[in-house]
Amino acid sequence: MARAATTSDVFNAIAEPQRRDILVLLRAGERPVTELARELGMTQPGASKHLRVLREVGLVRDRKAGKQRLYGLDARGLRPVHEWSGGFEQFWNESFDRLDAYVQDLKQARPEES
Amino acid sequence: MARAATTSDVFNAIAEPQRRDILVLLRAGERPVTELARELGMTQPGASKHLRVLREVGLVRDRKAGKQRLYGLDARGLRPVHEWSGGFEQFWNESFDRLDAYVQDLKQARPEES
DNA sequence: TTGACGCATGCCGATATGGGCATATGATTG
DNA sequence: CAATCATATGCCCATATCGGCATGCGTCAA
Repeated sequence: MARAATTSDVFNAIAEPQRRDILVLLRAGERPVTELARELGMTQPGASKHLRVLREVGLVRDRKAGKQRLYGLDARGLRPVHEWSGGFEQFWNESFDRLDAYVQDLKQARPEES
Repeated sequence: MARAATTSDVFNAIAEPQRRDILVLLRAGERPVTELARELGMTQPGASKHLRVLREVGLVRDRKAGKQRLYGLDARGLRPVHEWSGGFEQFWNESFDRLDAYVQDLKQARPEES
């Protein structure tokens, strides 16, 4: 083995900053590839490749519109991400205190305690 | 160029399934490396490497405890992930017959198809 | 000090990524 | 049909990843 799958996993698809940018941009509405590439400062083949990944994991949909191909957002796949990260919500509010507690314990370092 | 940075980005850190598993496991409390490896069915060096990535992006903290090294969760870094994905919440709740929220906004027309 | 234990690191191999570039494929128009 | 525009693909390169393995380093016990 070498590397885990990438193209079949939403978490991996959004690990790439440019792909996240694409998704954000698509919130404003459908766009043809060329326009996306232009607005994000990437080449057309580059945009197409990222869009392919996003399409394969179901985060975008495309439809033909004459000569063009319009890409649109399908954010449903992001829901698992939101829910997974939400599962840690209680922790990022407590993290400070808990870690502080650890540190306290450490600094005081009482073998008999804890 | 070849590949974007990975070790400096939380999105990339959690793109790896095993690392997500580690984080989930750590919600139950601190653990030494060996135990994590055992519970997740990975080798000790494998666990250490994943933990290193998680540590570098700040998702876990470690503290020495005698011969052992206990890893603990620091979920604060997951908050941006939650917020970013939350920015799409309205999209996965809306009807997806209409690809274009932009159009919806401009002319409050009802979609043609369902 | 020596030995045992716990963990981190280094090295290798296989792989797949992202970017650049050229070109193939598709669709529209004349 | 030919020419043209829009997009997708193929290919190559440089690189970073993950996994396995062996070993280094630090800590504790005897």
